[in-house]
Amino acid sequence: MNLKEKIIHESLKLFSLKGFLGTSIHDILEAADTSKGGFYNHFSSKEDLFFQVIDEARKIWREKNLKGLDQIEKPTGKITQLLKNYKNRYLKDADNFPGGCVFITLSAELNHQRPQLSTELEKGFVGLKGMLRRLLKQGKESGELSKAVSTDSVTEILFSGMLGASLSFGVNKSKKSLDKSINALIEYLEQLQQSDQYPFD
Amino acid sequence: MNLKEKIIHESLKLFSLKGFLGTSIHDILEAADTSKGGFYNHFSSKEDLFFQVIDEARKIWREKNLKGLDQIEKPTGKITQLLKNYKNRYLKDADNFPGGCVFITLSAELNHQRPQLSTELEKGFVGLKGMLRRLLKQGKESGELSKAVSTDSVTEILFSGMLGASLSFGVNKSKKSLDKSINALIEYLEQLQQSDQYPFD
DNA sequence: TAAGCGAGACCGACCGGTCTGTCTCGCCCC
DNA sequence: GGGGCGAGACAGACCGGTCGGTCTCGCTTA
Repeated sequence: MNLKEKIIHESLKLFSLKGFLGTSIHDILEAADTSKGGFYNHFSSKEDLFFQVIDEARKIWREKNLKGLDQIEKPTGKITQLLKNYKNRYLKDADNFPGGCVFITLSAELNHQRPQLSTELEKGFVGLKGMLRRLLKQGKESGELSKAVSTDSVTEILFSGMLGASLSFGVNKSKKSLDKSINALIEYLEQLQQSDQYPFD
Repeated sequence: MNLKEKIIHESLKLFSLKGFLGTSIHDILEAADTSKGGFYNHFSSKEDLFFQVIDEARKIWREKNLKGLDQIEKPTGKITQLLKNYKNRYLKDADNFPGGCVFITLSAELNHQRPQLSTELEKGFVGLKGMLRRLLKQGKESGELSKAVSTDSVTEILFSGMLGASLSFGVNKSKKSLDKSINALIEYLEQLQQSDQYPFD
């Protein structure tokens, strides 16, 4: 791993722990064992680094969360697998994200401080929500889910459940509690498949 | 409102927008229209201010979220009312929290940077989760909820759903989306009351 | 006149960013 | 093949600005 990759990797960890503004260039130099010269030789500014770190974080997110999904046929099965990946392979991935989901940390920090950076982060959330909604819609079309199930409502429960579980995990650091949160969402999704009398609309 | 109260009130707004570390003393002085002398005459440090701001935020949280709950008998009714209050009276309360729930903003920011401050924040989350669990337990005892319903699972869904909805609201600023999130939780809770065949355990 | 509140100059530490200097290569010409 | 040169990588002193916090002093009010 060359210096540039090392800086991005170490920054990713630091950002997940302390946020963007909370991480100083000095912190990064120390973690990557380099100097100002080494840093600014590869990045034009701290913001430049931000965007490259986010790119890398997205790659890791997909790698961790989407693993095995293409081998599953049923849309609801894909969602269940996504939730399991999210819990076991992503949130517990202390190597890359010792401070939990970096998108959530950064989003909470930058929302009202750096609109431009925040906008970049929002894209990912929109994407995740869209994926959930799409899969649920497919689940309805294929008959796994009752037509009476409200795609929007379930999307919201799953999406905010995922965000909340990560946030909650960051606060209490309890893997048991994280397991319970995500398992509850999986059970909730299973309920929707077994029963037809849900009056959601 | 005297200067001290004004500083606390303005800090509360700023903290909800930009976090604790992201808000400078200068920002606070400007918002409260005072000077260093005026500030340090009432607070011994920025951390001292933090604890007093959190105290005030807790008062407002209770005032907004618990309103009317003591006039409701059914435990599940209390939870529904809490969710409605949370959505309409608390999260949309831009006067006090223009940046959304201040506890979530601060918690995400301070988790891995100021453990002492973070611990103070965690108390509130533990309290909310405990309240939800207690009400669900009472709901089971009074027969509103089936004994087959898992208190822990439902607690997790409601709790992380509340956190996630707030976080999501912070990101997309959409009241419609917020309404959907919380309404989905309310509907979910209603389902648990109407049906007995939930195999949660 | 005494007390306390608030204004703002000031302090050292630290911020992101610049700039110069050094060291190590690969390449070219003799 | 050996000597010289230039480009790129990295080190770290340094810059102006901002941070949280201190201190002095004048004004207000009783």
